[in-house]
Amino acid sequence: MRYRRLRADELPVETVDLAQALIGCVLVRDCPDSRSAGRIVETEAYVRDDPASHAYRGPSARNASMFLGPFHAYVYKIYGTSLCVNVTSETEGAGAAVLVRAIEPLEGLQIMEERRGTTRMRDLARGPGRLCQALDIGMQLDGVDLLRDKRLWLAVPASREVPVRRRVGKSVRIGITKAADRLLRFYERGNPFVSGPKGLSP
DNA sequence: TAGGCGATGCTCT
DNA sequence: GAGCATCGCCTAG
Repeated sequence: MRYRRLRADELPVETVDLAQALIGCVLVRDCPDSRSAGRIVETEAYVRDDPASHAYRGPSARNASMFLGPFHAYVYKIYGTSLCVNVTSETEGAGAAVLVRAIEPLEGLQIMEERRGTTRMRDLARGPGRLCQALDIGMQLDGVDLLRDKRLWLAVPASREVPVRRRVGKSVRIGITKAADRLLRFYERGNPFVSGPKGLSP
């Protein structure tokens, strides 16, 4: 399958708009010998002045890349074992980002199965930690420009001019305790590759 | 199949 | 020393 890089003028910089616009876009991971890619089906917005956001208390060694300009990767380790990947938003210094929570595998299924240690399609990249493992996203990709980098980049299928807007549902965010009532999670309705409890993704 | 819970190690107080 | 933007295993039904 062929993909076309997204351009900055095709994506909104405002965090909530970006979280919704990324649904249906493709995340491509190129390694020397392989390509793996999937459609983004679930995101969460971490906005400015958001108590649940890693940027809430200001810049630190861990969250530094969250303060880069828009469309950079913020990769961090959580619970000691899992990695998560975000797309930064707003402007340089704002400290806002969109967490990519799940993708629908499109290409490189075999290498994703090897990285994940399962052949169960639905479990390959459902959840932020799983998708990082499936795409071999590590800390070396923290801070890369997702519109220009050769290893990890945002795309649309080459046959399409503009990302197709899918039916996007919204809910509270998963796994947080602060600002837990805000409807800042977005997902493609009815898609089986969306993570989280069923009640949150009707 | 759905829900509960322990592992796990880093970050920040 | 507490608190995680999670995962996979185990159990119950």
